[in-house]
Amino acid sequence: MRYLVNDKLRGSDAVSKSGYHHGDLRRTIVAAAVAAIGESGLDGWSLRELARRAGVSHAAPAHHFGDKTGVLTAIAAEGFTLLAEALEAAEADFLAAGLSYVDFAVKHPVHFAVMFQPGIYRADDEAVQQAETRAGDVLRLGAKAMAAGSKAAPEHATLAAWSIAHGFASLWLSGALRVPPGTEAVDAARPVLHMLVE
Amino acid sequence: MRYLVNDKLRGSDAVSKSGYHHGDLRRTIVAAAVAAIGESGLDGWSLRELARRAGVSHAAPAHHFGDKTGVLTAIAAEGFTLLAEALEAAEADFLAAGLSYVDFAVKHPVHFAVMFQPGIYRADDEAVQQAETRAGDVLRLGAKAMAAGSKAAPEHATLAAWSIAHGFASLWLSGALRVPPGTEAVDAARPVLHMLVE
DNA sequence: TCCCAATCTAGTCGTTGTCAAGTTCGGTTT
DNA sequence: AAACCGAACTTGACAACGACTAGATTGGGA
Repeated sequence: MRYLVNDKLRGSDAVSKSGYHHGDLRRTIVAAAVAAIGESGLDGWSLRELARRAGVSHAAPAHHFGDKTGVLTAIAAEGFTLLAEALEAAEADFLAAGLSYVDFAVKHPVHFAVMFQPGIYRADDEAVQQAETRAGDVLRLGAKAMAAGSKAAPEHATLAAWSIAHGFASLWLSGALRVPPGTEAVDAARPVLHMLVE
Repeated sequence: MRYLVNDKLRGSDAVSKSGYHHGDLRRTIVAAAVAAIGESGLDGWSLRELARRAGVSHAAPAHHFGDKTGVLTAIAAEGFTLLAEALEAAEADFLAAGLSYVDFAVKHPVHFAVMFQPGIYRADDEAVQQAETRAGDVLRLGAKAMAAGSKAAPEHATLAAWSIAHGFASLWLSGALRVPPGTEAVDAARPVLHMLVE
């Protein structure tokens, strides 16, 4: 297996020979897209810019992703997988799961923003659907634990739990909350989530 | 010169008779932008398309808004004003305010999406700031009513109320919720919000 | 009546997404 | 070992876009 980082080999004659195939373009592009979106917002990036960063031609990304939407679809799929993993680690405890949800959103704000932005990616994509239902299953499982201690309907409890965690995370990321500087999102979320479970 | 005027504006408002001066371009552009975003998503529109719809030259919108961000800023300001009005009608009742919040998001999904998307508009715009604090004040007032009946800290109650309403609205709009078809958002939200106040 | 500032047009530049067609390479078959 | 196949990537082209500039037009106030 040949790993070729273009910038490092620049200047050698081997570039023209081995530089044709990047080797790991797909992952490189996704990572670059996440970074670019993090810096400049959801539409502050271009396929050509990603290509430039990766040191490939301007049309190379389209080969792997079809179009711009394809890159966002890949990010969404990655996001739902990461979320599922985070929630699975918290097991069937609402407070822990809720904090994990917030923690995921804060640590992967770009993924989070893409995932819940309807229409900007292909929600019917196979990889997305798979990761999405996986995350959804863990979510429902976690909220069921909370509903057990309550006399409310489980589906209402699930929705309430999901809503409050999702809402807090969204508001936090949007910058709408005015909290003391230096506050960690998870610490700020704890008492808020606690209001739901009593 | 072309003489093209929107039918909507033709009847009621006073519109200039000349083809050169549109007469109400600013409002027309904002409305067209909201419609276009509703159809094709947050970046599925262009200034030139809005200009074409309004029957003016491709650079006319830039005169009123400076750039594309200016249009989004106007939408955000309008959104916060609409939200403030909706919340003010609900007065100091948490459940009613929460339902109004959800109702606003469902009825004005484009405004809602823009408002809480950090970075895509000028959050430091004067009109935005003004409308934003106005909406925020009503919100804090409504949540204070809920906190009165509880023994929790008022700021936690405010955050929890805001989070659960905002989270439900966001999830609903993102299409992530799987509810029976034909369900109204407000009806689905009622039992969920009820879980916070007991 | 005249004049000026707001409004809108016209033209241009650099950039973008996407498409079609060509090139190169690793791996597999023959 | 030689031919070759398909995937990975390049090259070139095109229409559309945002942004900018300079100029044309208009209506309201002096």
